[in-house]
Amino acid sequence: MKPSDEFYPKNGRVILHIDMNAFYCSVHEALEPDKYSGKPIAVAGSVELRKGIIVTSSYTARASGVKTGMQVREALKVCPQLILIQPDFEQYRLFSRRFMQIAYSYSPLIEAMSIDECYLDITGSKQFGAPLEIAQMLQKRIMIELALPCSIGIAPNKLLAKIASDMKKPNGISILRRRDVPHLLWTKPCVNLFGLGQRTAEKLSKLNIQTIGDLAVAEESFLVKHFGVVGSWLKQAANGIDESLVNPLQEASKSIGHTTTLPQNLTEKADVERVFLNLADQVSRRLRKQQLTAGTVQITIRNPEMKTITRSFTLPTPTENADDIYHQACRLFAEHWEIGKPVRLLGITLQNLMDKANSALQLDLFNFSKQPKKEQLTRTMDQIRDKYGENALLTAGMITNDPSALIRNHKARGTSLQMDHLKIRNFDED
DNA sequence: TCTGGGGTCCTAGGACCC
DNA sequence: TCTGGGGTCCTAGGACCC
Repeated sequence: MKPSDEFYPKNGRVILHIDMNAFYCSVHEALEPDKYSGKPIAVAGSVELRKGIIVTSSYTARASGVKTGMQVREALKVCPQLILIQPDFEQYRLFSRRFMQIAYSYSPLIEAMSIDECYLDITGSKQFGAPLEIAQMLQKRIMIELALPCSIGIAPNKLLAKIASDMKKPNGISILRRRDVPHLLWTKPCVNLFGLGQRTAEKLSKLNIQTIGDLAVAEESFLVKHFGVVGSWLKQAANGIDESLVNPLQEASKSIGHTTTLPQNLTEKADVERVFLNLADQVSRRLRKQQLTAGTVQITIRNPEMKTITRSFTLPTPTENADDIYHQACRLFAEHWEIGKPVRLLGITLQNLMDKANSALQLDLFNFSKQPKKEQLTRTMDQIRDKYGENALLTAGMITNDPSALIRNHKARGTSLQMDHLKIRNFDED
């Protein structure tokens, strides 16, 4: 028996939750330390005032009162020296894969939760040391190899690990046991429980349940009566119980979408269609990078009053083609939006995604005469853009000042990672 | 001064088929 | 003429998360 064995439970599991701190900002600091390190920086939806919302900010900026969700204008008021940065999702996805690859070297039971966090089941990782030692090694390696800070939670299940990683930021490591739940969690308001949002918290409040402790001792039948199956989950969660397993099977993305808030409200059909052309181009390119086809095209329209609707159409045969997507988007818009009604935001989301190999047969059957040539052209164009950047080739309609065109302004970077064992399909770097 | 952009999961009604 | 229940797909919206 190794000395570290005593730190592992005889029954049950040991779960880590790794949470990257101020991830987007940290990536920019890692890429350009001279420019950004230690400075008050923030990634904003856009530096334009209209879209200006703080997506995330560095800890230096937070110390001055900058908060996520704040308007850029307001943020500049509390922190005039704030440096604003446009988001670069390509880089974020790349760094995401890198830190998960480091985590993977300690256990194959890894589940990517989002771009900046993952769960790691280390129940079977005794050979690397005690859980706390593994967490320390991970944190150190991610800092040395990627220059990124992270917080790690150690717990017997995913729910508690997630809560634990949030307890000490940045660069903290926290252990949360079931027996710590009453004194650490029960005094907090319900909305602090992961998975329980504002709406549910309001409903609970009306039922006289204010804290996680109230929820923990509430009658299950009472909760089920008001919340259905969610009711049982709520009580369990409040008691720190979570049986869900770390699921390393990486499923393909279920949807790929882009939305953009326009610099001004649009009323002209031609303007709207130009935005759709750019969005269709972006979204279809990501689709092809992941070797997928889309069965459903959905558009999102938001009016100036912030009321948002979605309209979708399922295609007779799946597509990977920007043209098809563009035409469906325009058609849906024409069918469901009155001409002249102002539009604040537009989006295209592809759903019903399928492996290209699986849908190839269908495509061939329906389009055998026309398809190959078109596909060849698209493939050639994709290759040129992989090599020379997104702007190397644009069709005439895309040359515009629309912000949707700005989405594409990041040059393709020639980095490829060896991720033979860890296939995180959500991230489409290669 | 209003309120970004990327997602997932769930629900619910209607169409359609058996 | 009226009758049933089950299953799946499509569509739209909403809650929630980062």
